[in-house]
Amino acid sequence: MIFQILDANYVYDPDGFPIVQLFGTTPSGRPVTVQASGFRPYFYARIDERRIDSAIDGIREMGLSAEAVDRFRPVGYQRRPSKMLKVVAKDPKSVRDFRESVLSVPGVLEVYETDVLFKNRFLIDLDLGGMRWAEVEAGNGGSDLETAPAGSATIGPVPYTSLRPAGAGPAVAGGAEREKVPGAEARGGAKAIPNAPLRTLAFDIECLPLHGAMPSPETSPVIMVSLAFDPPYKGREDLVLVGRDLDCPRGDVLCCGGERAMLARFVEILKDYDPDVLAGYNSAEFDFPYLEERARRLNVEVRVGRDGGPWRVRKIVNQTRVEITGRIVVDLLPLVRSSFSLKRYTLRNASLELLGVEKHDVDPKEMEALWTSSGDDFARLVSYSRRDSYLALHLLTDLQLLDKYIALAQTSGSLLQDVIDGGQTGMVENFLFRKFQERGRVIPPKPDADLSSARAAQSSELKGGEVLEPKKGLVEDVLILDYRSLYPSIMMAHNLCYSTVVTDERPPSGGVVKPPSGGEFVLPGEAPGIVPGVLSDLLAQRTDIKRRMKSASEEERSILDAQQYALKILLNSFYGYSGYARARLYSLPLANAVTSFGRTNILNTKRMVEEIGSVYVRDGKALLPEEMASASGDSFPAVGEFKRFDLSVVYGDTDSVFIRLKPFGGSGVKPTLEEAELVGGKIAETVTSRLPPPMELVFEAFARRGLFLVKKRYALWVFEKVGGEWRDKIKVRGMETVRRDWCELTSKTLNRSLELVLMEGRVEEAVDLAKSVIDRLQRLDLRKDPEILEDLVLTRRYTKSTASYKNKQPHVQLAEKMRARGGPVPSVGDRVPFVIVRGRGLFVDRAEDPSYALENGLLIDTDYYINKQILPPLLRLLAPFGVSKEQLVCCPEQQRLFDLAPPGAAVAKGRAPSGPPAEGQEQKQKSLFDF
DNA sequence: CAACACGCCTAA
DNA sequence: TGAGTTAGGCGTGTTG
Repeated sequence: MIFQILDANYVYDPDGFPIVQLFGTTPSGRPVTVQASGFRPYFYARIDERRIDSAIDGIREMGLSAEAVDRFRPVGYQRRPSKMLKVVAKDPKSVRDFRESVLSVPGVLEVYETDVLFKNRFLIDLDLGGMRWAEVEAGNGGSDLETAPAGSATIGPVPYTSLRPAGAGPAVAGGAEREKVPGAEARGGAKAIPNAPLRTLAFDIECLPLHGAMPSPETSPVIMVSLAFDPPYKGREDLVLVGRDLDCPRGDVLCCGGERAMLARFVEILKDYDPDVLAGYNSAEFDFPYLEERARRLNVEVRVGRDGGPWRVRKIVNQTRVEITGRIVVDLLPLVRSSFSLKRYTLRNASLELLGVEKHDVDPKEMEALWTSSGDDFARLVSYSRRDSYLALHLLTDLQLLDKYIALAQTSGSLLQDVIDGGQTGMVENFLFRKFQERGRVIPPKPDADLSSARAAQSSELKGGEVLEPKKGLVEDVLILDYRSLYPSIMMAHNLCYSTVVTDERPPSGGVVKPPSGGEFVLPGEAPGIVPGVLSDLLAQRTDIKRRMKSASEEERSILDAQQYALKILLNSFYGYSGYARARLYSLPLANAVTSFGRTNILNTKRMVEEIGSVYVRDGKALLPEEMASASGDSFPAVGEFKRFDLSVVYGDTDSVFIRLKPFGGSGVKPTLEEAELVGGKIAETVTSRLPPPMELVFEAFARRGLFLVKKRYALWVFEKVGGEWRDKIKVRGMETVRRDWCELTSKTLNRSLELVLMEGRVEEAVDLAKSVIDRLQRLDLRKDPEILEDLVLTRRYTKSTASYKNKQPHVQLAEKMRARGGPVPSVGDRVPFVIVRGRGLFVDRAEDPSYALENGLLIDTDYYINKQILPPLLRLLAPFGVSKEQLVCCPEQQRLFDLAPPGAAVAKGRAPSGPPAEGQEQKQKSLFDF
């Protein structure tokens, strides 16, 4: 029988030995639990070779078994393995304690792999992994499972040796000996098995706020639970559970009489529907903790796990984690946060931006009245509640948010829940555990707090990428080239790895690579690195998947796309991991070697391009100067038979170069798109041929015009070939249009101006646009023009508790104001929207809640918006064309005076003259004389 | 007024 | 946020 692994844990047999439970799904989507016995927890101890016997005796006296093995230490090139003991325990929970006692045994030098969760140890050692397929030889009940009556089935306990990997997803990692034949077919011809269908339940709760305040689980009941199902549950796509008695006219509204009965019903439906995935929006921070507390108070059992256990809500520092054995718990809020750059992450805004669906809303103050009402009013409350679980479900399914996490789980071997909740570290480590094991290398435990902070202090010595100074201003005809997976390809090209870095042993031949950062790495002939090998596997798989995507159906393509994305993420994670202070495998020499090669490479690339100097295009072919010369012999072709473009690098960042093509001579003709592509391809090919494989420079796009402001800030009118056709668009990097701490009015105005300047070359129209926007602001009257408020909203992330801020920040000041008013307060991690209102004092003190400002008739500080939001970005764009501030702010005399006055001047007029003017004002006053 | 620290967000 | 990395611009407010 085969099944796809969803989750894992362990229980104990009557003798106190662990039994691993794998929770999975059969190909048809039926849940199954497989129990495996006989697998034991273990770890490694490196020992002084002269004291092996006494050390073994000492360890055996603790009731552990110990066996001498040869293993390589984690970091550093070693010619021979070290003597180690594999120490086997009975109870996984005892390993932590035995680690200390074993360390105190004379002769024991160091311990390894002492903190590997037992479920992970099991999966790693059996070459199984999250969302991968496994096969179990099940004597009874296994083969006829698919035809057995409904409900889940349990198999076993079977000996753990009767479990093995089944099939091979294209992204499932292969072993070391398959490097010769890259791609999916390489895995012993194993066929990829499509993912089993997942049953998904999304839910949302409504609580009764007291007089419009935030509900608290100590006092406010849960009044509704809405549920959305995919696939439908008993023919229904959604249900709303109601915690009061009412004649419920509709079948999809279940009136439960009271809160307790409603919660019990929720638990019943959960068990009955038996979802693989349980989702909500902000459910980890709100719904689950709330339900947990209400259930505790009302004495409702929440045993919804596939092992019969309860859900577990664990508060971690600033975060809550929810676990249900055998199921995947998904809080969509952090997923949406990490996948999309939005100004706000409320369910309302996320649904609008990502699904294009409006959310129904009920004013918290109205809730109580609606709750006790009936008829249409009550129906409104029900439909509001229903909508929220619907939106959560559709964010998950329509955006296929889970697909890439599934692919990441399959590729890395981590359980899906760990991929969703954790970061790159867990995946990289899970992956490395497997690869190091194949090569007989052990992995250290996680560094303790002291070691981590020592490393963190040290890691300021890690230098990053090189950014070239841009040639500022407008440039025409720019080629964009970049290196494909630069850091991974550097690691492969130079055999950079934990296992190749020279620490204390040197290779017999003495052959080493010396990176610009110093240090030495042995050549692949001596010892091919583990990480370079892994990267090479992953790269080959990605190339293969991208090839297969071209001929795949729509449905297949989205799965393949998730897989190639997962491979890309993983490929790029190894470098970051090596420089991460809390990594098990931290190596500053390794991380520094990678970036130092990167820096010299981009500088080299610039030099190479400029040494090439120019490229010719003749008869539909691009030629280097020497090719042109040799092709034409003594008689250089006549002008008109070829085009020549002179090359200069105008910008570059880490792995990219921007090359200007200057048509040769006064009568030089601009390149066509096709010619630009030819030239770009020629340069890429030429540079690549001079670099060690698999380093590869590729032609990415061509820009007819570009505007480079400063490092990391530029805009281009790019042309890209999509399926044989040229598509053009404006590509903006780093400028205010892509920054969320600027208002929409700025983004819109700047965006349109960029289009006018870059696509149409119409600077005057951009000037007119800016003038009209400024004029509109000067005449601003919120009562007549309330829609503009939305465009004036700035947002900033409230990153830490107020007390930890050393300086005042507008959004933090606002959060405090809101707290004092007793309304809803932004919490740490939220993006806080605000507008700047007119008044006395510092900018940071004049941030206001947009709706509060509107309701209370506060005046917008138009001077701030003109002088700080519109003018600076627009002038940065237009100044290179000789546009000055005065040209943008030209208006009736009266308003001009007003404009040039400092922010708050209107108030200053009415202020007591005795007060000393603020510093900023004094400066502005002085600058008035300049005009 | 220049130099600086802080905070935020983005590029890669 | 129980954590992939560094480079870099810019606004705000303070300091010398």
